[in-house]
Amino acid sequence: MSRYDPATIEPKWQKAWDEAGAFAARRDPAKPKYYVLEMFPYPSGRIHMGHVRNYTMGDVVARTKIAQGYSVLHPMGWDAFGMPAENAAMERGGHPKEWTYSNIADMRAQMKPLGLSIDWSREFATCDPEYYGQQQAMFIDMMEAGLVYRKAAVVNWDPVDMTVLANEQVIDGRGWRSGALVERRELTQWFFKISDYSAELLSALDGLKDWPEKVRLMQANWIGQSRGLQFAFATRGAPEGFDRLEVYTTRPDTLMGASFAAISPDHPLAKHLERHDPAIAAFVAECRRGGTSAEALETAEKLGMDTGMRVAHPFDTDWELPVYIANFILMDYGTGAIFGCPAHDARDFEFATKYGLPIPPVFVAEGAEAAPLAEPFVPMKSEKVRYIRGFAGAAVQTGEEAVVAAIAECEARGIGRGVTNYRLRDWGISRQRYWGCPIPVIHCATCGVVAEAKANLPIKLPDDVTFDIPGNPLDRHPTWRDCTCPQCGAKARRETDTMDTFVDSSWYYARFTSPRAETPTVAEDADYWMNVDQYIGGIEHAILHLLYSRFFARAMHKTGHLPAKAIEPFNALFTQGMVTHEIYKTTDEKGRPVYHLPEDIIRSENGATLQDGTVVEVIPSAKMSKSKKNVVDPMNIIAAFGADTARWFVMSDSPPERDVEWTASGAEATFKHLSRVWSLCSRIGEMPADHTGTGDDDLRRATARAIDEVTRSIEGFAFNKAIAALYGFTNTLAKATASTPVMKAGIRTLAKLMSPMTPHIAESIWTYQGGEGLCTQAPWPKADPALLVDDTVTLPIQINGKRRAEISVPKDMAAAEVEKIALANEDVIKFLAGQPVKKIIVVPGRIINVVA
RNA sequence: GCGGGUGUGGCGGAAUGGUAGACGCGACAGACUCAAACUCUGUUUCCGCAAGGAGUGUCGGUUCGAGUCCGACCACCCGUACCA
Repeated sequence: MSRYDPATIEPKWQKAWDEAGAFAARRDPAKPKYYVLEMFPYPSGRIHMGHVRNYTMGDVVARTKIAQGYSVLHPMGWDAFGMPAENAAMERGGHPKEWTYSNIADMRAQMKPLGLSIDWSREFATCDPEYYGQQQAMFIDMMEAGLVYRKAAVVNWDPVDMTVLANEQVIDGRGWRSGALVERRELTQWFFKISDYSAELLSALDGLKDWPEKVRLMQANWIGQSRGLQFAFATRGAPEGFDRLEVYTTRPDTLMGASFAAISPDHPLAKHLERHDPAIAAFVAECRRGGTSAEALETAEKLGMDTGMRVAHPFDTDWELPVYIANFILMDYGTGAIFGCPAHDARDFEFATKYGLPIPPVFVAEGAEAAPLAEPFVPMKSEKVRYIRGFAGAAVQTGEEAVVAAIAECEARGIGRGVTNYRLRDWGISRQRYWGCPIPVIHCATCGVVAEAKANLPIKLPDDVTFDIPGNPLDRHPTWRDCTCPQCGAKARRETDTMDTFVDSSWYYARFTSPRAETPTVAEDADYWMNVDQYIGGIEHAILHLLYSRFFARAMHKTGHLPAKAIEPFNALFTQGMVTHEIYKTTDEKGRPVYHLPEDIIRSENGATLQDGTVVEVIPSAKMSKSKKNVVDPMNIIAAFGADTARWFVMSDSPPERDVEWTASGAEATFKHLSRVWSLCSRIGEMPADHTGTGDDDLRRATARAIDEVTRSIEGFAFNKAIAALYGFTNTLAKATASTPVMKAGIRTLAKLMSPMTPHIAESIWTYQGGEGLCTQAPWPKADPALLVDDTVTLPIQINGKRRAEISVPKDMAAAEVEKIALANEDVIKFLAGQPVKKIIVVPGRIINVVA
């Protein structure tokens, strides 16, 4: 066996797997199925170490499951629609389609050398008409099922680029690309009724046992369930049609502390007043200026304007409260109107103080006396307080109890009703963009908004578009918009909005089960392969992508595209950490930071310097980014050390859910280790077949222990521990002097156990050691349970909790016998120094503790 | 502010309530070499010549026994934010 040369063996084995069809997913009723999926990539054109880590994790799972006899589905595709392709077209010319498909080709070419166990025959991109056409078909089904609607919504509008911007594209109130002042504009947009499922998406989280607790919590917070009271104030001096003002509160127990009512600037009442009162119009316009982003809202001062209207307190019609329009009231939560209780709400307190409104306390801390408040008193709802202006339940009770009592009391008095509200809003999917899935809808002068006929799908994006002028190319295309109404046959116009790219990624997992079908899914395939048994991806998708996918699976079930069991499409979720790297920084003469590439740095005991000796500041463990120059290109690593080294290293150093720091020394060490395994294989291969040695049983035991540890670690997603166990076993094997058959069995087992992480070298070793067929297709080894238990055990002896000695005894020796031996031990006698033994604890097979 | 998480050698990290520091990196010593690199062998938590002592962010508690369980605090990280 020659030198370890990954450049030779890796392509060879990849070809062999290909020819054997080793990773083609087949429906096999005789086998249990296993569907492992990593979040598919955006085709940026280059893979990075994060991809390597993500896909290696999935690959380890897939390869292990293949070996364990499962029929495995492990597909790959491309999340190919979206802004970067259009940006590239605007900046460099060309067409988004060409840019995207050429990036896909580049990235596929970079991924294949990793030797992943992917069924490439199922590959697709979301920008393939065959894919988005099926998405359009489902959109039409969802329209019919009442899950899609249109409404006017406020958006960030860039008047120069003539496009809608996401919140994160608005920087300091200006468009990120154009720099133009962003306007809040109302556009009619398409929405999915995800809010129909708020309660279910929340309660079903409890069933997702194999999801990280953190993700479930983030989703629960995002859905944001609250229980409160909705009731109507009677208004005084209000315009016609506004004789009632509906408000929502989660603290109805503070109703006696109300000092004002406030409505959102977008409330229908505010819009009405705006039309008749220039001062109010000016104020409302002021509120609408500025971005809708979180930062903009956070720093904004609380502003209000008295409308002059009054509302009557529901308990006392003589008690009137002023009605303000206030900039901090959100229209799309609750009713867009509130009552303010400044004593017990920080926002209301700030507002009341500013506008000189009364601040009557409703409750005080248990044992405290009522006193004027210098700051709002907002205890935890679970805390007991004494009500001084309560109206329901006991005087001393928790906020929670008081809220329940107050809702019951109000309902009994006929004032409002208990209501469960959700923070989750409907999913706005309209994008005024070219490079997305066209919304398959037609605007007809007679019939209104109608769905396109399914026979006309896919509605393909036109190729003859340019990006040299702002706005949506679909809007200004000379003919694309022209069509006929599917209902009346009259001339009509196409919808020019395209779908949010989150729609594309909300069902790709289902499409992988029958990627070439003429319908979105095929029942037998979906039934066999769904659900995804293990989903792997970044924590950044904890909320939106995963929530949308959960909703979409339900919508697909409702419209007959997925079985009921698939409404929660991901049985288990794993969120992996990032790959990080040190940053090397110096500063120029003006004090600006200058970053340096890792290959330009010389490390020594005293730190890091450049070639010319300039001292470099080392910033540890930062996310890889081009601007910080701390990116390690997987292609360079593969060229230098091979894919197996890259794969092994990203799995070895940290638990997979945590960030892993890429280090050059670690990568080199991995390569050295694999080379050592290679030469160990050579050495064992050259042993004479009849060589007898010593320690056969010990090596058999070590082999069994390695199987056990590696298997359990992989199944528990503790890949770093699996690798630690493999290091340990390699060292044992290298030092062993057992007879040839046991050594050979050892190295073959090592190859099989390494194969999920380092499949190429594993194949070479397997073949060289006479393994049957491909290592990849060989069954996973099983540890003989008898070999996992030792006949004798070493027991540490503690005296008063401190370890003082150890003894070796037969595994199943009686406790009384062990006690005797322990007390006779000379170290024990020495440390006891004659003290009487009060108690002795023997934990069989574990430890002995002598209490003196 | 609110919610969640994490704190273990020089570093990444192991430890069903039972020998703290597995495994890897780095460092040190030795072998090989004219020499260096590679490779191999060994050492490596800290203090101490040793015997021994201390030790898992801090302080307290439960326990025969705590990195692990409980309480308080400190630090850092992540998410989220006018949601009435």
